[in-house]
Amino acid sequence: MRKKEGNKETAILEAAVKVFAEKGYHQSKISKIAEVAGVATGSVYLYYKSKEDIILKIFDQLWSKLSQELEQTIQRTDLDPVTKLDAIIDILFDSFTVNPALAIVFVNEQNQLMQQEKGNVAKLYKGFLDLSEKILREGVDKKIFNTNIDIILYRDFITGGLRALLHEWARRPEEFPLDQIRKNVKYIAKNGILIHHT
Amino acid sequence: MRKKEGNKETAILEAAVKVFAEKGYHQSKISKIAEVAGVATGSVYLYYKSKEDIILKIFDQLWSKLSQELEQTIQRTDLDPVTKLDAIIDILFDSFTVNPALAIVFVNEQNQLMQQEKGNVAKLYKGFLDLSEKILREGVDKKIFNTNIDIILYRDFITGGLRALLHEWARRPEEFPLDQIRKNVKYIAKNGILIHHT
Amino acid sequence: MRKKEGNKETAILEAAVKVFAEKGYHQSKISKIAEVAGVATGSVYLYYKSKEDIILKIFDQLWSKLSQELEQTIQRTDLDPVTKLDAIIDILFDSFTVNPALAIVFVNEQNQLMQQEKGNVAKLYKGFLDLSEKILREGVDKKIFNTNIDIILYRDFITGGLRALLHEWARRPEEFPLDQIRKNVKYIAKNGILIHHT
Amino acid sequence: MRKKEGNKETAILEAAVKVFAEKGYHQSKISKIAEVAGVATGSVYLYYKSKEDIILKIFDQLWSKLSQELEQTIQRTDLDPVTKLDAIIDILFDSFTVNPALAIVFVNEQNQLMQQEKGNVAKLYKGFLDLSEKILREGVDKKIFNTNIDIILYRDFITGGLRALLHEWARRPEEFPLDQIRKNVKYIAKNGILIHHT
DNA sequence: GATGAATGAGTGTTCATTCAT
DNA sequence: TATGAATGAACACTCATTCAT
Repeated sequence: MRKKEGNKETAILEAAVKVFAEKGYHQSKISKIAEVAGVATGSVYLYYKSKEDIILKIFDQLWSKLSQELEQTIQRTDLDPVTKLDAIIDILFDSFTVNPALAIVFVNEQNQLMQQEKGNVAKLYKGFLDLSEKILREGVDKKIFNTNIDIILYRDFITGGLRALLHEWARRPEEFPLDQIRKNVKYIAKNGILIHHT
Repeated sequence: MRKKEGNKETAILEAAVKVFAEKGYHQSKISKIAEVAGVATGSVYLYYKSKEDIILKIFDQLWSKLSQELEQTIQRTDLDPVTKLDAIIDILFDSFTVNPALAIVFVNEQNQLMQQEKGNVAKLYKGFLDLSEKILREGVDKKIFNTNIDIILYRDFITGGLRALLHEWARRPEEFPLDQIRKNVKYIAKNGILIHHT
Repeated sequence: MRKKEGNKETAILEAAVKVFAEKGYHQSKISKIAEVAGVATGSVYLYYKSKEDIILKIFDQLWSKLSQELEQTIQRTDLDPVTKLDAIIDILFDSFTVNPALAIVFVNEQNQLMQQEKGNVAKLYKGFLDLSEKILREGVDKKIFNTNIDIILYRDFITGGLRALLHEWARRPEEFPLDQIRKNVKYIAKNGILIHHT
Repeated sequence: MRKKEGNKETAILEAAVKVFAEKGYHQSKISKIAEVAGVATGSVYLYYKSKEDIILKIFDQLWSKLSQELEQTIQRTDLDPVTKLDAIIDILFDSFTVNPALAIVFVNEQNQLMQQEKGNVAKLYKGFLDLSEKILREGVDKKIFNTNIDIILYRDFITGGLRALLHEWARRPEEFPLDQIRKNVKYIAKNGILIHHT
């Protein structure tokens, strides 16, 4: 928020995303992040208390933002579950389109952070998944979504699939037009691979 | 005593999978791997030339084995594409069921290794995906699979979804009965979430 | 604070000379050099990129300085070859007198470094020897030095002899008064052991 | 002495000389010495109790042999001091001619071993030098050698000069014909560089 | 706040030495 | 004796973090 300081704080976070995306968290040096951010090494520690703190803030910010957006979608009464399902996908795609490096960091580092139970990553991510679950639950209740499918599993499955595609796209954006990916994902998530004769 | 007992070589690899699964590759110490394997630190270097070499061998072995199994499935003429699609899923599930830690390592480290272009990981994994593609292509040709879906994208999507579920399962096997996951995945991959009225 | 105080850089180099002189290059630990220099272990790597880099810099500095001094002597037209020959000896003695430890390092490590063709040691040393050769050549041309003697061999012989004496002196300065050594060397180099009746 | 075992013991020592000459003592691995000697790594320890023991034995053997030869020369009453001085030089040259690698090891490692006071190297070498001194002393007494020259210094000087030339020769035998070196050394040691008009 | 030189704990890797066979 | 796999102590080097300026 504050202009002057906020600039450096943000610059460091953005630099970190870039560096983490390229080298991976553990291979990234604080000095490199500082260099990319255009600040001195020591300055990083004015805004973040450790290297880990940086990546946790990245994920904090990511999932807070996505959860908030998803929340808004859920509350809309004018949309049916199918459209809301599409919306989840759109929220993720839109978010990472703006910042492909963030997609890479997400894909590469999230698991470990959750597994090591660092910071709030697991909790925040769970929050997002829970929101997704609500939408799915709503669809099931309205007999639009298949009751045979375990909603938790479906939710994780779709998120995992998305993650893989986002990663591919983020690494080679030119080979995988995002709109095509998005369209396909929406279709697959709903219909699977089989041809359904109605 | 004799080199080809292979006990120690294998013990180290298995220990590494466990340690990598628990701590992540970068946080894992060679001395810890040695300890778990029941050998001295230096002995690790009798069989592997570096820490990286260990993880690369893990992935080499993994994808070679899976590719080989998939190959056999593809060549069977008595199976239709749908059954073969199920087979891919089974192959992955069976493999990781035997060794949940391996699933975790796979999920956590594969991306980075591929991205940093270490060893043959990318090539071997591509080999596996290419085989999967064959099955999908066959289904498309036989008008069983939906032509609107981009096969490459579908393939990556499903693999990503599987990966996510395997990871969840590997971390908390008791909460996610593998058979239920397997059944759901097979269903979702084919039909998506929607109810299809035939 | 400022990089160019150079205090630390120099302190490390001087500490290294001391430690190398006492233990020999390979037995010397970076941590010991740091300790003697009064800095932290890691600080050594702020100024030198490796242990080898340190010893190479020592030799770089040594031969550059000596060559420069010798060059000045050669260019003097007021000195005859015999005096210039004495000057070579003086230059070496003066140099090592200031820093006996340096003499020891020189004697103990130079051969190996040259043989393994590390850095510029061989080149720089050759530069020094070439300058010495010029003086000898001048003496031969002026019929003052003996034509029967191969100049290259003489040059190497004298340098080797000097080296040995410097080493002895550096280890036990009190037993070998430097002035006596110097006087003897000058005499031997010119007249050998025999009594020449003129 | 014993044939079978003696072979291996000697093979190891000879291999060590070669390896030490090429890599330097500290960079030489026992496993490499064993390989060159054609024995197993562990076998080295059947004959030598440590790496250091090997190099000490090399020097033991070297100086014992040279001292013995020199002793015989000294005792000859039919030779004048000048001829005996030549003999010292011949003994050294002959010895290293047979085994140039030994010359390199001598030049590169002797100082350090003496300085660190390992084994008997210093004592044995001193024995050799003392014998040389006797010859010089004899020359002085007979008014053939110059009384102005400190014998100890002369002795060290000549030995150092020899060492340097032997090293050069051992590294590039083709460039420095040994006989020419030998002739020059003998001349320089006696007459120095100056032309003496008699 | 901002800097970047300084710190020193941490770890992959080597290799002399041992020892079961 | 002979082997060579196994050992584990040792050390160069890295880099997150601190702190004097």
